[in-house]
Amino acid sequence: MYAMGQTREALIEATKHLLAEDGYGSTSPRDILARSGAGQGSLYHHFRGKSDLAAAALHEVSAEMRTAVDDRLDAAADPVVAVLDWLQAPRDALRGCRLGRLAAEPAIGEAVIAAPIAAYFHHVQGRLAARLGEAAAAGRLTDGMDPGEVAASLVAVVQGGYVLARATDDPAAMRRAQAGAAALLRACCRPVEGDNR
Amino acid sequence: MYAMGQTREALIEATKHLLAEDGYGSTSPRDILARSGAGQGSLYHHFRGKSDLAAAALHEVSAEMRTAVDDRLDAAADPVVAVLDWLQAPRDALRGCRLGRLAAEPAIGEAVIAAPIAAYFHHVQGRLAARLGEAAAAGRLTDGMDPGEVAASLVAVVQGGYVLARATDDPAAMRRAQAGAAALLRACCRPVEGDNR
DNA sequence: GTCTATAATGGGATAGAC
DNA sequence: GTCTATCCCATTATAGAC
Repeated sequence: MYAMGQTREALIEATKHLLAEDGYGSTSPRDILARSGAGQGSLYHHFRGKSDLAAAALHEVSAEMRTAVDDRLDAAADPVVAVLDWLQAPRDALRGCRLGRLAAEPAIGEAVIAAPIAAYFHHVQGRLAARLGEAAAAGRLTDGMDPGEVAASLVAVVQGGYVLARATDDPAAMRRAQAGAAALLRACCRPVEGDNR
Repeated sequence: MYAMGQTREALIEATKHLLAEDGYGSTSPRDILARSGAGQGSLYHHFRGKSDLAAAALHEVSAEMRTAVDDRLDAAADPVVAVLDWLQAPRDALRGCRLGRLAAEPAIGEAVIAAPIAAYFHHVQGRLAARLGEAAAAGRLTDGMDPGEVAASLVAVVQGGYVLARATDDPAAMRRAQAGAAALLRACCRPVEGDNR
């Protein structure tokens, strides 16, 4: 039959949406089956259980988000512009980060769940550090600034922005955190593109 | 009413510890009763239910953490030193913030749970903004920098540091985020004589 | 491969004796 | 106020027909 893998894909797709909306602990096999339209046995035919299915879904989400980061960070030739662009991108603050929100859950202790999430954070920190390194090499960064540490702080600002927005039920909290970090970063970067010898 | 509070206090104390360790969704009334040593009916005698008890526990945690913030931010006369001191305080990164970690849970939608958490974040942002405002008034902050936005970004760095540390199972992720933010902040503040924090 | 039926466990709350 | 006993329901997973 041509429709091979149809049910499996439907299960993964439903899981991706439910994990984004409710997190891991609050997403039950029943919810997944209802949303995907699959029958009871199908989940356990295609996957070992809930965590195995969630791992498959998170693997896809992680890949999507790494691609999105690459697209944004490669869009501008100027590294400082690219980093500021990534930092200030609009984000659905009240929904939370599809991967980062799982860090608070006990399920992060399961290696199969943690792996795709950690892969994303390592990737985004590495890519930011690389572009900040370009800026540093061009003498555009204040002396003594470590690109890896600055990258970590910027990723943290975004993840913390989600936390603040959800905790105070206010999407503007994310925008304030982004704006503050952008101002700090601008203050320690030379603003002009080009040769600074 | 005399002799009041022994069992009630034990229930709240047990709940504070369990919320810090496991979050809200994974803390069950059974766990609370086992840890507190109270019998089954006591929880529902003293509280309306799980969320009511959790609210009481979070109210206490929020007050404790606001006091801790005040102590740190008032310790140094110099506002920039005080803010850097707060930012770089050692934190138990893998355990997560006792309040911030709940922001990712569905329970944050319940007003009684969200209120003490939001109160903490509003407090710490307000106190940081006040001290950064002192620095700005003294001409110690780069022009055009908004104290409220910088405060939001610093709180976000800490919350995001917890997320990164847990997601990558690496406490050093928190320290890198803190160090990066401290470097950014120092770069936009006029140097403090005799102090290298 | 997919379905219906159902088991086993634990979460959250209540009843009522003492 | 505190205890024991119990209820109802959701979660996660399995069994076995088709």
